[in-house]
Amino acid sequence: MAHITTSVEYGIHCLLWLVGNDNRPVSSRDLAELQGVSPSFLAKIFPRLEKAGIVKASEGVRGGYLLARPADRISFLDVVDAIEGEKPLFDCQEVRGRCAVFGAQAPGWATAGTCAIHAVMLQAEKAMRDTLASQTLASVGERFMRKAPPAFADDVNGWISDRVSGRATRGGRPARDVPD
Amino acid sequence: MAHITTSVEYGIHCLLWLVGNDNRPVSSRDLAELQGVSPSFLAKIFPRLEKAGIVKASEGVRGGYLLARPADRISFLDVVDAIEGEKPLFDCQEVRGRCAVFGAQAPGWATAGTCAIHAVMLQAEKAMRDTLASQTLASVGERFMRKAPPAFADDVNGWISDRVSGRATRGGRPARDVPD
DNA sequence: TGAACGCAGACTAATACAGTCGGCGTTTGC
DNA sequence: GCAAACGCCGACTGTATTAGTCTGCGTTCA
Ligand code: FES
Ligand code: FES
Repeated sequence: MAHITTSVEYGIHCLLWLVGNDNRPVSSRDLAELQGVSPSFLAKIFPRLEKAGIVKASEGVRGGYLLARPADRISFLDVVDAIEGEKPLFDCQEVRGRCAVFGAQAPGWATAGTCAIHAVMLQAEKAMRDTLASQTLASVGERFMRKAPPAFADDVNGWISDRVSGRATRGGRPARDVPD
Repeated sequence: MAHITTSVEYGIHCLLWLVGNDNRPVSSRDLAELQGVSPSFLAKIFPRLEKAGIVKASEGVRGGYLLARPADRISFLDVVDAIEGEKPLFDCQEVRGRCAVFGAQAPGWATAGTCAIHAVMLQAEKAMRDTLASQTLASVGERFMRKAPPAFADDVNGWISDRVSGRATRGGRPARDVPD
């Protein structure tokens, strides 16, 4: 896990909108437009969340994504690992074994176990991962919504419903540009 | 601070050899050969440590580097920041302000303060930095040497002394290959 | 004076990240 | 049955970063 990427920011922001949405799948395109980010890019992120068992996908028209488990059992660490893959914070090149006083072959004691320096990095990585694991979509979502006026969540839900029904029930409202 | 790089591994490994070396500057070239890494590359790392006040440089022939302060007051965090510059673990793109229900201008409450998601990332970064700050060259160097046989530190010091005097007092012993 | 130093900057190759595009299989509404 | 709205996959582009090299300059010391 090196450098938490923009994909994670997009992903978590999307997932927060899915909290509490148990029976209406939302498409990645709608989530993208809701947040003003690239639909193509978001479309690359969600399959990873699906493979990790964080969201469930339903295919076909009016398909989309739902959370696969309750929001209080989805941690930030789950999402980060799902999107970025488990890349280490630090990858050791084993320089300790190349010390010139060893000659060609380093003695066993020099390369046994984990290098003391590497150990510190692993400890730092663990501290970071523990922090991420301690935060769930539910807890952060609650904190996220506390700043917004009470009507905001309804506004967003309404926007999503408009989006879906606007396309599927009437053929109109192309929602792209090209108004004429 | 994103992804702790190879430069940091090289840098800290070098600095550990400087612990306890108070009056004999060691050149970056010697440190490079001692550890079997690229001299040119190491030569790019040390000026950063010097600018950060971690090592002191002495120029001219038989010059080199010394620790600028006691090893128990040089933390891993100091070294990482000196070498990599303070790059954030996560850089927020402020997607929260682009929500479609806001229209063109996001309301003040939406962009005030730190995004709840961003806050978690900052917290995780702080946990990592705190861990790095808690470890010093002295503590890790001690742990590092505990694995080695007692004669090892002397062997290394001898190797360095040979390196210096071999070049400067006699012109011989090129220490490269080309033995004949 | 020249070799051994530190220091700065230009340069390269490889990799990763953000973002796009086109094609394919599935489902639904008409 | 067809087309549109979905998810999913792989190939592709441009830019930034990383590891590593090379050249040149100023300083010190034998
Ligand atoms: S050998 Fe990789 S950190 Fe020490
Ligand atoms: S806007 Fe960047 S993390 Fe929420």
